[in-house]
Amino acid sequence: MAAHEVGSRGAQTRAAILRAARERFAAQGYERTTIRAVAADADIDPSMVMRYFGNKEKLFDEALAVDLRLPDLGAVPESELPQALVRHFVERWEGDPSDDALLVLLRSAVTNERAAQRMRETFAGQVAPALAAALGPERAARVAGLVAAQLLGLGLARYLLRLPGVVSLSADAVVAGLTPAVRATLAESG
Amino acid sequence: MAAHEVGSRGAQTRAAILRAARERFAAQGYERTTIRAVAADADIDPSMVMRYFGNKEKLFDEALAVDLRLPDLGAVPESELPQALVRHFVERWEGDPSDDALLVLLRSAVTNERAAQRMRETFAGQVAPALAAALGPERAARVAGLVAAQLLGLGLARYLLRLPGVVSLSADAVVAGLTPAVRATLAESG
DNA sequence: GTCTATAATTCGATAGAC
DNA sequence: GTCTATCGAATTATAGAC
Repeated sequence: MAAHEVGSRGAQTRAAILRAARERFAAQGYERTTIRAVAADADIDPSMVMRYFGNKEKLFDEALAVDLRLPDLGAVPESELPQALVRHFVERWEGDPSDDALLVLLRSAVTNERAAQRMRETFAGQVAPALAAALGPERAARVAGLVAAQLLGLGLARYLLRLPGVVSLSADAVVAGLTPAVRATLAESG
Repeated sequence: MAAHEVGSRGAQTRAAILRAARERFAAQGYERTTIRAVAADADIDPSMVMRYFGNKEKLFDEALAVDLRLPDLGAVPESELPQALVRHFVERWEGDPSDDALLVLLRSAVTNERAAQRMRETFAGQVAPALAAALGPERAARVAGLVAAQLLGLGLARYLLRLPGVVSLSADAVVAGLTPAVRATLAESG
């Protein structure tokens, strides 16, 4: 066995730690998540977490990396843009809410300024450009904030707060209910 | 001086503690807020907090009490309902974001299940009935969740995450931008 | 009512054996 | 690479003097 083989136990251990950390951060936020608990979830010793990630903050930083995987919205007709946006986020969250980096980020960003900064960067770097490809930079700049507020508000109410009136809806009903709202916001931008 | 006079130093101290606690909880959430910091803000000894409130959790419970002060929406024409709703929440938050129990509740509810429960109770007990007075119980039940998601999404993006595209808008622009979205959601309920 | 002192935990981080 | 042991710091909460 070579010393640096791909998929070595070290790399697997590191991935297992990161996976456990994402789940803990997503479920409890930064402060309540302890390195000890992450280590227990990953079935390793707490000192291993320190060895692989240095400290709790650096582990947090890696757990916050989010790729929204937005499609090319420039290829979507504007009439279908609202539904495409809402559906993308709903499907993304519906997949595995407990292990989604976006939910980690959302939950953490509310009480942690570092995570809030990452959230701002994520939207500035991924949502705003995707909207600009569909609407042009001027219109996108005017509506990106309010559209983000609506999409994040959905995630907040359905997956974090679990408001009954939102949880009780099917995924399709959520898409159907929120699409007209996003459409109205986009229409405002002329 | 009578033993139980109104506005005694005890009552004032208690109120000062609760005020300081709301600010700390609103700014930092439950976990990062320490009794020591609350006591320092209120210029009293940490043990006084324990004396008046028993423990940190009970202090938290009192800080979470929220009166949304919603007007009687039954008296508002349906055409003006969306703007009245959005404006009420914006003005409420714009007033003094650092000392608003609703922001305390929102920030805390994301990482604290007890606070999340209080948030669900607050919306079930105040927003849902107000909407029912305007739309009737059936329509209100269908849209209350999505309307709440939009209003909370605004508070989240503007006051907690501070997304640039939302922070840069004036209060009037926020009302103008979000009102059509709420209107579209209400229209869906037929 | 207010304060000092401290008990009892919990956690992040380090040192070092193997 | 993995583990044991422990340090040092911070916090909630209590006991009790004044």
